Amino acid sequence: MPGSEAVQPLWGREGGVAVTQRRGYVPQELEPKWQRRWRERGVLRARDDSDRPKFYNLVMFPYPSGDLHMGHMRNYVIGDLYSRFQHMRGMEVLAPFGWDAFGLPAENAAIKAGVHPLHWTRANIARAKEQLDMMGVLFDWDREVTTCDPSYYRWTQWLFLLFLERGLAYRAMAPVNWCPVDQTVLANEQVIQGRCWRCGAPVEKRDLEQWFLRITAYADRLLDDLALLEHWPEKVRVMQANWIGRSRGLEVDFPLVGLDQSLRIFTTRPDTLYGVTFMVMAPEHPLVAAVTTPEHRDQVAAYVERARRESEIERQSTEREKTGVPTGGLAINPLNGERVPIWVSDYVLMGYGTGAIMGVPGHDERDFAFARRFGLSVREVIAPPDGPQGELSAAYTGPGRMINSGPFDGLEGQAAFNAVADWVERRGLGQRATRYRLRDWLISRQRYWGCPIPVVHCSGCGVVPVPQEQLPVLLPETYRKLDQQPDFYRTACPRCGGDAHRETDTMDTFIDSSWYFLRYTSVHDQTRPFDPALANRWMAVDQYTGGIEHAILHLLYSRFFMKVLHDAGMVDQVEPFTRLFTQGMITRHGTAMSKSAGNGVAPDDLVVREGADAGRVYEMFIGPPEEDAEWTDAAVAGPVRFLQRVWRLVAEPETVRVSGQGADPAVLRRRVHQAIARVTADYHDFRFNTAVAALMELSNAMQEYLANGGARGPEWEEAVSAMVRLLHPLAPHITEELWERIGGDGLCVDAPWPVHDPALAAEPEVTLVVQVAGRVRDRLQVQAGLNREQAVQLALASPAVGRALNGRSPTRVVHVPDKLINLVP
RNA sequence: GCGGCGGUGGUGGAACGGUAGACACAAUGGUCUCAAAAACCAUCGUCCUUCGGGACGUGUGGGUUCGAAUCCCACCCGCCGCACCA
Repeated sequence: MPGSEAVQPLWGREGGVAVTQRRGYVPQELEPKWQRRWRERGVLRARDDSDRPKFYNLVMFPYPSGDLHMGHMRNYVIGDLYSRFQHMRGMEVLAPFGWDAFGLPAENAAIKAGVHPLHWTRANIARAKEQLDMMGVLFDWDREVTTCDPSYYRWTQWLFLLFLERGLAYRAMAPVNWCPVDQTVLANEQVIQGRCWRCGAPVEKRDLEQWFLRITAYADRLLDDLALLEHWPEKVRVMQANWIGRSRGLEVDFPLVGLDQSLRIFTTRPDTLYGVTFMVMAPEHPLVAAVTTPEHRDQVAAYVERARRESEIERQSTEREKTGVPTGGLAINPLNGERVPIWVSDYVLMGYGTGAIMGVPGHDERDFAFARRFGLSVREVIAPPDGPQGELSAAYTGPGRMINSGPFDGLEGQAAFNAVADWVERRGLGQRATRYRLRDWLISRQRYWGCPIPVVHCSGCGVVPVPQEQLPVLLPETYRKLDQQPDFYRTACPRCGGDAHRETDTMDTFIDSSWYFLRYTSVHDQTRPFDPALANRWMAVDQYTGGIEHAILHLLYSRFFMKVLHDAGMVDQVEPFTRLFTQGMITRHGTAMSKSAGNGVAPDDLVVREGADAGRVYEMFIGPPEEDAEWTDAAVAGPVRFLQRVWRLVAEPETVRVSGQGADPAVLRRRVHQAIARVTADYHDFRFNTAVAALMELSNAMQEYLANGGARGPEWEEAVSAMVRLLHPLAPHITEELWERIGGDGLCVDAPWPVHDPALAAEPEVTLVVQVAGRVRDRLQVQAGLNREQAVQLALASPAVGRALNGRSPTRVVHVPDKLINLVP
């Protein structure tokens, strides 16, 4: 980024922003200067051997997709602000950065523009770094991580082998999600409403042999440990809990009439077992053909075939009417011996439970709809609190007492569940079971630009892991699908030495990002993924900041990895991120800033026009950081004026025209200490918008002080010093320059954080609000600390109160000391 | 459908159950200037006013309270997540 030569004097209005000649404060000149100094002095390079308490401040690393805009920048400005704040507060801050550099956009760009994914990625990284620099965002670049670099993905492969060794990685044939546009399979988490999360194409089902990670083995811990994450947004915890979707229930075998087999079902409502009037199997259920009687064979075969062909979107729609066909087969309810018909319907999913259900139309909405559609009978077996309804016009799914249930009549709730479950278990008809919505993580990707899965297929030895000393399995330089590159896949079996075939799938890129925060702690270690001692020194991440879009995917996978690595003895902690903050999107003209929408604000333009500091302050002032916010070009003027004013107050106080009198140094001092308290608390709690407001108020108070003839004595010096340091995390460049000019020690970023004195911040006088019957009638300036009687006396003396009381006397008095007095007649 | 979050001036937004609209943007008037910009000062929810002030006002309707933007109930609207998971 060029310095002053890029700056044209801008006059009048440009893009709706008032840009004017600049006198003393020329951000375009001083910003590059301080960026250089920070770099030279190694500011915010984390020391492993520091005595200061550690603070691991992490922002989610990005996919390097091209130019950054101010929407992306919000995340990095928040991160940088927090790093500087914690550093000034005396913490040893670890603030690393890197690039989630494998992935499909690089390949798409390669196809479209004919550039190799690696070159495209490298160019984007260089560009993004430049943009981060120009915004004054500091990271510990000595610890930079790039996931497509062999020095990184070597350890991704190593970790895959660890999972394999621990029985947590396996290969299986399964109906998987296939995206026809991206030409690859997808994990469950990457299918949003039946469509590919990346390109939006409807996902198809295919039977393929693929690699999975056994995340379901950790389902209970991933769910239960959410309770440890008290500093995570409730919303994210709820989303994860729902995603894991633990259900405790009962499996029951229903013997099949005429066959020597049973149909196993899973239910969370054993107390409704007497209400079963039919059974339903998923079309893919292996026993469908066996239960189907000859006269139903054609109809069932046709239905199964049609279900196979339908897309996930069609099948999963709740809107459409239920479909299904009878099989002619019968099952026996083991509780009451009744014979019930077996149907096939696609509302039952093969992938959940046992792929078959018992139909209880009286107490399940879906079963009710199905029964209505096909004229199946409905039976009431759960009575609501106010008694049985007799005829059910809808499924009753609420709590209640068992009825029409033989020996179980009268039981309810957990007792009913247990009685039926015990009965079933004692007779060997089934057992209690826990089921999850969460599925194992499908990680194979049929793409070039990813981390190769380090295994070899040998006709004699089967699947053989690549020995650790042969890692990394390097991605070939030629950009072409790996299964079309014989030089890559032809290899020798590491075990028997015979001809073998390398795995040609690459890993889901979410694997790369599931452990990068550990690599940062010892990025130069050539012997292992990370040094356990250093990981234990820095982990867990104290503050993690990023977008809500990762509420499930990245944050769930990372938690899973952390637990596996903990079990492997590589790290002490069980959760990676202590405190999570999810920032909102920046919109402009009503939609998210993006390249495709063409509404992004480039940091480059902002830096040239207003300076990085004004852009940072505006972006923090725009609204609460956790909420979406609309970028208004004209509104940047506020922060621009604010910084100009701070400059003038600190560097050119003599230019402030005196137009009044009566400046009180004690009042100034009070404002300063109030500001220190507010800004410190606001930064700490991520209330950056009100922190900016508090600093603006302080600048207004300082302006007023000088305009009223205030002396530039010790109180003024204190105000200036506090202002500069409090403002530093928001506007680092201008404050470094001002810090130097006022003769501050060293760099401003290294200066100690100001401490407020509550005694000095206390107001000696307060406004006492006087109400009559809850309505404000007067406001009195009174000395602080008045007692109830004094307050009543003063209130009664007010003429406005006299009018409002109109001769009546108060029967009740509410007194909030130093705030309010309410007289109720 | 279920779950979560939100609805405050022309705009972005403040407000431990206690002065609604902090702080800004925009707008209007003024000081300065040959003029303009910048800077600074003032006004800035709606209606009424004898200019003292008064009434109304935080999506809608109720309720709790001396007092509600804030707590409770019902509803409307918007956004996000899940979506036949038995």
